[in-house]
Amino acid sequence: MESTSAQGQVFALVDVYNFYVSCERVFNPALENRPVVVLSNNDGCAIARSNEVKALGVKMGMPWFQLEALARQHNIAALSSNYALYAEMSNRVVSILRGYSPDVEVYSIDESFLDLGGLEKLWPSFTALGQSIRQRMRQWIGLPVCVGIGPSKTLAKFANHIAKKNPGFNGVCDLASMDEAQRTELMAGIQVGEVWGVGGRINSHLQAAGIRTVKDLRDTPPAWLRSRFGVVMERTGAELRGISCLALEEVAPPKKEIVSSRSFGQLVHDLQSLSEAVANHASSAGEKLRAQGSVCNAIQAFIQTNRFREQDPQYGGSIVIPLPNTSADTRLLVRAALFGLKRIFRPGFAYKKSGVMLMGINNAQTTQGSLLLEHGADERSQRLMKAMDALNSRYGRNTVSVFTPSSPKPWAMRREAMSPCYTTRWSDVPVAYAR
DNA sequence: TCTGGGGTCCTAGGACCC
DNA sequence: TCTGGGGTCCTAGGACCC
Repeated sequence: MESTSAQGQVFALVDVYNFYVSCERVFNPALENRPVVVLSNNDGCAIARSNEVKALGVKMGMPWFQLEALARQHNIAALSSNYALYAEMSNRVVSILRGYSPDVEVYSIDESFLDLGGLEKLWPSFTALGQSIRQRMRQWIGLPVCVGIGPSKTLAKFANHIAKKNPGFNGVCDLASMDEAQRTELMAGIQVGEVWGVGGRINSHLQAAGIRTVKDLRDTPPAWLRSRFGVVMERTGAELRGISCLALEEVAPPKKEIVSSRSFGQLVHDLQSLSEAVANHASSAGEKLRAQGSVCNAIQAFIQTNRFREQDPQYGGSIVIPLPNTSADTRLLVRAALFGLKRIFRPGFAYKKSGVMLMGINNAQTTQGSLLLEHGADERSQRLMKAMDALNSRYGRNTVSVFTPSSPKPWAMRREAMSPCYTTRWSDVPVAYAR
């Protein structure tokens, strides 16, 4: 039998109930006891729901137009999101948590892990510690939080789920101090899909294999999990048995990729509008890059049509533009992104989304550039094919190559991979290539 | 009519090398 | 008709998270 106390590890997961909604309620008490949703960018869909709204059956990400009638009927308050406010509230939550444990991992905007190892001596029980956190959050910043405690991060997450769903726990569930039989009973009563790390796909595979509850997963042989799903699920199984495999990460490592993207409020058709958006994305991604003191060696620009409008022709274009040197310079990033955009833009499509991704962050090695094109025999594709041939004969075989990806996408794609010897000189490539 | 924005890790398979 | 084997590096894609 694996002992949980042998390791002596205890983690807490503290998370805020319906975070965005709770933040809004702090500053507008009239929203208390009212159904409230917070909407995404462009007020497109629901990204946070109060308990009252959840009870009405509104799902995460539900589009506002499907929700509107229900919202009127039940007098749901619908708010546009205010990320600056949520970020500020999140910082306050974290600073309070640091008063409880020196080791805090900020996992997301509304969740933090705490290392409680050794703190049992300072408190009558971990539950008492959890209740103190709850009270202090309420009194100091007005936010309701929920605390889960367990010998691994996965169990702390699981405990948090139990505390949230069962009013009897009064917002704090301590699995670390619970006896084995009681823990097993709780696990037998909860669906495996609730476990941290079990998403939709793996859930259906597990169901098919007869693994339905958290207890079932805990008792599944590790070798089977490994062979079926890989090391990640094997670790999840171990974590459920109280063997801590995931360490607390107190210092957030620098980001390895940085994305800035947005959907448009209305469909856009022209290169000019896309250029403005992409230039803004490149500039704000650059800001994030500099904020973490990094440089990158490539920038990807991408544009997409509206994937929900199946009746419309679909197109997704993306291109990676390697930079001559690692850099975080806004003008360079913008210039490279716009250079790429011109190459992927195709007239005649209705675009819904655009963005950029910074790649090769803090990596001196050159990231290879590539160009995705809509598959077709149209004139532009033909011109590109000719250009490819020219490049191949000039720079040697396979400088540029083509293949068809195996996974289905809403648009058919063809890829040209260009070797760095060509693409790193993007800044002086004449327009003859794409025009 | 209208459908979010950001990330991470792991693995398979291809390119390339000896 | 025959057609090495092992290692590394890189990328795309699949899965997950909030």
